[in-house]
Amino acid sequence: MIGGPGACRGIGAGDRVHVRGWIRTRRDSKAGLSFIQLHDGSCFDSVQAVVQSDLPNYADEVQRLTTGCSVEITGTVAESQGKGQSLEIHAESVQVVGWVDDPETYPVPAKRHTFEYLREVAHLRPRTNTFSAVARVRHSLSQAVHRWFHDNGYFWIHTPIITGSDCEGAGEMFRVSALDLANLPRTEDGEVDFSEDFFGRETNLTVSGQLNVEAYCLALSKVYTFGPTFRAENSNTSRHLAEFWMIEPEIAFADLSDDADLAEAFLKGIFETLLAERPDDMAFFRDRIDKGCIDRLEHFVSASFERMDYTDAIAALEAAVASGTKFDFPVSWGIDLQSEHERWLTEEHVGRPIVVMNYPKDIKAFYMRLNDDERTVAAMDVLAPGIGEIIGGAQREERLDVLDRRIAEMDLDVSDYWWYRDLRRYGTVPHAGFGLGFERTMAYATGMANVRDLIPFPRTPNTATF
RNA sequence: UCCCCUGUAGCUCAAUUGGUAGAGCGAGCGGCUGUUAACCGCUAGGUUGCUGGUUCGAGUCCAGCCGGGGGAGCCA
Repeated sequence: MIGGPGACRGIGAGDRVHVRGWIRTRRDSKAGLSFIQLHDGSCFDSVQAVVQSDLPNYADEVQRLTTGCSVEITGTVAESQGKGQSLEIHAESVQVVGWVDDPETYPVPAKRHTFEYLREVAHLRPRTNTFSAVARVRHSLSQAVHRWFHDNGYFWIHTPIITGSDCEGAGEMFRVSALDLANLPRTEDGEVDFSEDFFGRETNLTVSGQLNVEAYCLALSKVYTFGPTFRAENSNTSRHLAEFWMIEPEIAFADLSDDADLAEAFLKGIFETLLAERPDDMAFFRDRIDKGCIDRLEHFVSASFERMDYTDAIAALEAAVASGTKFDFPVSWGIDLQSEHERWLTEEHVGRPIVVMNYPKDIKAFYMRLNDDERTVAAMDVLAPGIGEIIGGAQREERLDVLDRRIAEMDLDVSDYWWYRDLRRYGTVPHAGFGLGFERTMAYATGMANVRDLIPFPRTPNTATF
């Protein structure tokens, strides 16, 4: 049975098995037997072992087993007399591998816990059925990401984790330094002298692999990155982490419409795989976390995305205001959409994911391609009910003169972007890509409400215990 | 960073207007002829986050600090 998904397939009554795992519960019958519920994480279900009192260590050890103890059990598979499982193991030996040293204070006994509490015992929460299901879904979805890209001709590019600071556009960054903080080298005008630092310059943890992956896109045509990303923003919400995983594909000879097509095909592909590969875990999320999660995904893979121009989205919002919908923030062309606006569009207005395209240039990044109207850029956001923005993407500005103009307009230093500009000087082509937050995608798939419960060891402001 | 909520047994929560801190689960012990997060009985378990204040009296009211959560902004 041990050995991964499907390992218990083909096992039937009469087979001898050897199982190893952790006790979830023990139930005694003084008729002279105990029932042990054992899980090893290989799938959602645990297995029941029936232990007779004539085992030599029954009184001394078996009856002292509590939730969390690790054991090895050898026995024979048999049809179960009880309800709740078709097969069970009749134990011939139960060997205790590790005791729980104080059952009274074992942090995760077999009972309901709040997710907030379990975050404080993040090293033990994978033993609960919720967090082992999250871990398996995370694995399957990760594998599905790589498989989908591979099957569609994309190459996985490992973009750097440590980046030169001045090539990034977005967000607060975590500094990477080997300098002695108690004895910082200074320049003549008193600034920290980073030329003395390990890399001879300021460096930070990456906030996006996009600029780097564009370079590989303009050589390999279809590429993506999938790795950790870091933002030192003091964001305290259920949708933000200081360390999260991001998927960033980039396609050459492509425009914004191709980009939206890619986002749609990709999301449908990985959700189809998830539904096919993790039915047991998804059934758990449906039954215990979010009734609609499976229906939502099934609908998602069969329906087309709603696509809407920013300008039309604003018109729809203005019409809603005119007919009585109340928003805290006023709506007019040129604003960045607020969370409440995005939520209304995806939850109320269309009731499913929506791609909003062609935003005003003044609220978007310098690298996004300027549209012919000179007022908007070829940017898109994919909004999903319940979590808001899960994808932000754009067609990139491939024209060097326009790119330079945009860099100047935004008061950026053109010399910082010398290699990025080279990509426009040497065989430039239209290209596009997007960033997809992996934990937000998981939140959408499982119905789990907080991204802190979708990554094994979440990093948030003031929290990096594990 | 701002706004709101919150902190009581290992965990989840009660505690009337400010008047003797309680229950369920978990744990220990006992009972129960195959149980399903079993069931029945008994027992143990508390500096009510911390510091100060008001009061005859504070879990309850006030102030500050610390922790947790939700929302906003930023974004993915």
